[in-house]
Amino acid sequence: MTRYKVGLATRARILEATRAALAEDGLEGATLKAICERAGVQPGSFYNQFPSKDEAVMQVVREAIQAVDPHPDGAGADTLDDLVDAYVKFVTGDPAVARIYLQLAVGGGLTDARLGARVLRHHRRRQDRFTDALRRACPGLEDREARLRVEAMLAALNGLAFQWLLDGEVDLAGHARRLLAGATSA
Amino acid sequence: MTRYKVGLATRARILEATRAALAEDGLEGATLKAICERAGVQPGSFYNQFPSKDEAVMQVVREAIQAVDPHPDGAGADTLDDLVDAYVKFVTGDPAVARIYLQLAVGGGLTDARLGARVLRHHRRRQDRFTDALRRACPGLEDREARLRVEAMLAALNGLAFQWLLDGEVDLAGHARRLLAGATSA
DNA sequence: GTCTAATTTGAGTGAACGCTCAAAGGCGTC
DNA sequence: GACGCCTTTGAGCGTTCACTCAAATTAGAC
Repeated sequence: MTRYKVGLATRARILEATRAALAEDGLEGATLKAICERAGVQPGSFYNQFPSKDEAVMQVVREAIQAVDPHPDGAGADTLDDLVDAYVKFVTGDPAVARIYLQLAVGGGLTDARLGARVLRHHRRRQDRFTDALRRACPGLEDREARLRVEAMLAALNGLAFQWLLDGEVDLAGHARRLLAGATSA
Repeated sequence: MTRYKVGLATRARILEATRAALAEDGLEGATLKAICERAGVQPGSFYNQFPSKDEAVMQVVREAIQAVDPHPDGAGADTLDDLVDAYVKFVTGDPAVARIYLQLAVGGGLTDARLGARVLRHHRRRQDRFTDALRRACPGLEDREARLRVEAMLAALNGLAFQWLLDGEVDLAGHARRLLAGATSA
């Protein structure tokens, strides 16, 4: 099982095809047929590399989720600006994957519920990192207030991301700056 | 075509079944079979009342969308409080339909793209009404600034609604109050 | 009661889906 | 070069989906 170079190459091609299919046609358009055609591979070959279609999709989204964090492992190094900036870059830089990420969060999606849980877990962790950064920026802020502000700010960022994905007429970066200013002042 | 009482009754039963199916099983669980079983009706009967499955779903969502607005036709009567309150009530009162509403907005959904357009159009109209209400509450506010604030507030509300639907641990009403205070002051 | 047309039935269509598997082929080791 | 196992093929499986239609039934006007 995946010991030859050709196998690894095929696996990579399939993942790339999955990414492209998700990006162009969304979650519902990323059928097995579409993925296989893009990858230049037959279904049997796909299932030699992945146990199910969902597993390949999960892999792609997993990697996209990690791309949100500037320094996933470094705990407490990033400023609030860094974190917000990274999110804006994530959404604007790879809108298709961002759409999938948000789509999954809403619950419409995979047969498997595991991915939803993963998205939620990731969101919690992100919330903690934002809260830490905010408290570093405003030392006098009490914990509860910091959590509330982060909750509101992240929700607003997500909401703005949605809207930006919908019509593209929203100044995402500008709004992000205002949110940042609002959260750190007062 | 729908001239007898039985026909109208069947139509009503189908719509109610669609609503229930959407609420319990989400967009992807609301299959024709599921709807027909709930309604106690055969597929042929369904298609005597609706041209397609999507049309029935559209009807349900259309009605849900209208429920968001306290006074859909009266232009400029509601205060900002009313509007925000109505939205919070919409989400918390019928979470399943709210989830579908938001799900559709993200683009995953019906075969038909018309519904997405409808959701977007509705959102734009709602944005206008919120802006009007805000300018009435803060007469000194210039137009651009009012628009920006409303954009941010609605995005935040949507984002918070998502999160509330995900884990239910968010104080949606409390956040709504804070957003309201933030938008009208400063 | 009769007649027309709305309504209901339910088996059935074709298409799309995820996925399987036996056979054929190719990579790497010795 | 020969052998073993990884890899690829591609027809086809079973299921589910939205949807159809001829025939039977029934509501309502006269």
